[in-house]
Amino acid sequence: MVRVVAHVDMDAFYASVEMARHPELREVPMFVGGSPRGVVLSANYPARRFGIGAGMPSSRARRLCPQVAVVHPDFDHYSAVSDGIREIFDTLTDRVEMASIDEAFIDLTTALRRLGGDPVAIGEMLRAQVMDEQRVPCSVGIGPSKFIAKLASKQAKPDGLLRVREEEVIAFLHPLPVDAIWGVGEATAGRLNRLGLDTVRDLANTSRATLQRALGDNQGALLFDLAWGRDDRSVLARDPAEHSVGSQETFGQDTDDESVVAGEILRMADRTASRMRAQGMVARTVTLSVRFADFTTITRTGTLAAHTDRTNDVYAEAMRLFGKLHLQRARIRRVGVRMEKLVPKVNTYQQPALDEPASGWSEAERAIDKAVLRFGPHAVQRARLTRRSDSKLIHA
DNA sequence: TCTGGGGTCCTTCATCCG
DNA sequence: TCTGCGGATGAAGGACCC
Repeated sequence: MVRVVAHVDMDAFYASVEMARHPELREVPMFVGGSPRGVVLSANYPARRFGIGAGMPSSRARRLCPQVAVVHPDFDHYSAVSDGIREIFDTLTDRVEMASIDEAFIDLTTALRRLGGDPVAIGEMLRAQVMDEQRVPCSVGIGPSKFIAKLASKQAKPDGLLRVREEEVIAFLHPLPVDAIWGVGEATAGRLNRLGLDTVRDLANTSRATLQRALGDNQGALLFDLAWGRDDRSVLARDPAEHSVGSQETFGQDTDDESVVAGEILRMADRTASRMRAQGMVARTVTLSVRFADFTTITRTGTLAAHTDRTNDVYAEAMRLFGKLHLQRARIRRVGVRMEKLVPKVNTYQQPALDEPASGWSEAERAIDKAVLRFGPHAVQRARLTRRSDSKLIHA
């Protein structure tokens, strides 16, 4: 039986949300982002006419259009708007998978059987409802699989709808460049191009074995199937649980000062641990990442004896990993701390450490979390971090 | 031109163990 | 005791996505 899958993709989501609440930004070039060493997160269409696009360094965007309005991101608000959009989809069917904050797959197969009607009419209805209730434009792609629906929504942009029927898939797919395929980025496209494979048709006419030799068993086989429009991944009604949580931040200026780096690692460890506490998760695997001034990045991973959600444990392990690098005044651009393989705290036994009282830091950290939730991020801070509010950091 | 921050998944390599 | 093998696991890094 042929499935009918819709992919709904918000157009310039962050910028659209900002224009919805600040209508005066509609007619002027604007982008969301703007930290000095950051990049453009989302640009409205007037800004795009100046060549400004997502991923571009903010500094370059300002040079292209000096009068551009810059809005700092408000992720809590974007998340709330995304929840509102999801509620619209949920009224239609329970087969809704939010793929990210601004896009969703909806399996329309059963809804169509129940309600009758035409997929295109349902797609247009969804677009109208999203615009009506959240004042954000979106594009909809409809196809027999997630893969085709996603490609169709991309072609429908901005503010449009495209349906690709089962019998149209090959004609739709084969002229596209290889990097149109989800999962083929710059590196893989480069490798394929060097093999003389430029379009999806080229991929389809290459043997599965050849692609597997070039890209590895999994990716090679997947690309071969996708090139023939074969994709049976189902729309997952349940959002997948997070496997890791982390935080990273770029210094306002590169630094070789170890005390500055240590302070930043503490801030990242604290942010990461407090997010784990908020989610009721713990983990044992700590990953430290360090990006140097020349943009090379290294990561080091360590495993703790027991699961934890405590800032001190995360920080201590991250600093142990940093010490193992034996850096000698290397100029550092960014540091990050990540905790991997999260598990619910209720599923783990918390071994009390021998060298510390039964209560103390954990209680203190929970109290800090509560104060921060109520009074904001600067309500309570570790003494070590309050001493260095010298705006060394972009977001400090 | 000068490159963020949040993630996931995959491959490769090293190590351990039976 | 030594060696080889294969599976499991962990670490590191690359690629990708939004």
